[in-house]
Amino acid sequence: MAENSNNNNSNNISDVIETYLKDILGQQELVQVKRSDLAELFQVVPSQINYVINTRFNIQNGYVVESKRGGGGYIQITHVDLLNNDQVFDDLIDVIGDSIGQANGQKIVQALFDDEVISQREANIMLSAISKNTLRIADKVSENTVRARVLTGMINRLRYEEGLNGQ
Amino acid sequence: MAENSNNNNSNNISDVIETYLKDILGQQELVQVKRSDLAELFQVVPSQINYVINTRFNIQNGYVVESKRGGGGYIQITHVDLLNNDQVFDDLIDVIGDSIGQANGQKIVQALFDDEVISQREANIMLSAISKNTLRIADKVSENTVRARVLTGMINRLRYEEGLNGQ
DNA sequence: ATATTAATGGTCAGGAAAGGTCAAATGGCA
DNA sequence: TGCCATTTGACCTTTCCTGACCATTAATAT
Repeated sequence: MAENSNNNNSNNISDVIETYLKDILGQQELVQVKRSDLAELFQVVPSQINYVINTRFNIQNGYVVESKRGGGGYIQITHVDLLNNDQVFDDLIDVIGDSIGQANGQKIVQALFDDEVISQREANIMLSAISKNTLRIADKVSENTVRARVLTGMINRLRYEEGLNGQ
Repeated sequence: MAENSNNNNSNNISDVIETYLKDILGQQELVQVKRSDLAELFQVVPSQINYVINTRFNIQNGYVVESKRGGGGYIQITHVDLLNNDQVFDDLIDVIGDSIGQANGQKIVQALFDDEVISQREANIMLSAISKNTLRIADKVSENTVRARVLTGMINRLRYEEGLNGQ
């Protein structure tokens, strides 16, 4: 019942594949794989590779994915450094848009922390601000709307660091 | 109210489950369980596990709970150490209550900054989170209610330091 | 050159496997 | 008795995995 299986929790293949790719990305800026090879390596159907990529390597997580079909096709994952990269900063805010759920909001904060754009304390403050629990509002639509504004506001605030001001 | 760490007058299953989990947490930082397993172990319906967690493992008691659904899902409880169990936090949260306007919210953040409890960056993040502009909600009553929860949530988060976590 | 075929990767919907929510029923105690 | 904590179960949401079918690019035949 109570297994304390250290850092790498979870028994599903998707997490294993995610870890495999991130291990590589921990040593190289970029990883390029053949979808069918990866699928065979982990004994899953090819489309599961897409699932892993879509759920764990999107821009919210700080990754950019490119690919090519046909003979000699590949999937390439690049880790983008959010620190000192205002463009990706804008992209994040773009992703947030007018509405965002808690899960996706957390991914963004996590990515900011991973790239050392924000400290752990700052990350925790931001996470608590957008958490489902604190933000719980009558209808879900407006909850996600408020969350988007709060998150966008905080991220924007990171860009300008002069004096205290409450806007 | 009464922080009874181990009131073992337990005629109810919830107390037994609580004790079981806290025993484990007395030896490990973290416990990860499968809800259905735990439910079967104690012969209760799965949702009772949620009841136990909601009533006994909340952040006020120093526990952080995270979970994942779907295949390989789990519930994970982490015990976090109190850093600043200062009366000041309780007092501030008391002042905030169920509702607070922007001006008063700013004063509280300002006070935390003045007392060097939080950095300028942290202060700015918090200010933007509770600002009237980002938080603008239809009726003012619920705006102040949400502001109170957001501010309270962030302040509570300052008490702990371990790991990133949403919730 | 152009058309055809082979080799890749992409999409999407559905089913299964968790955990979450909520309100009604039950039980204990001041 | 009346309130509050506990227990239960029906129903909901999220996450994972699979397979059928689609789209694009490279290689090859005409």
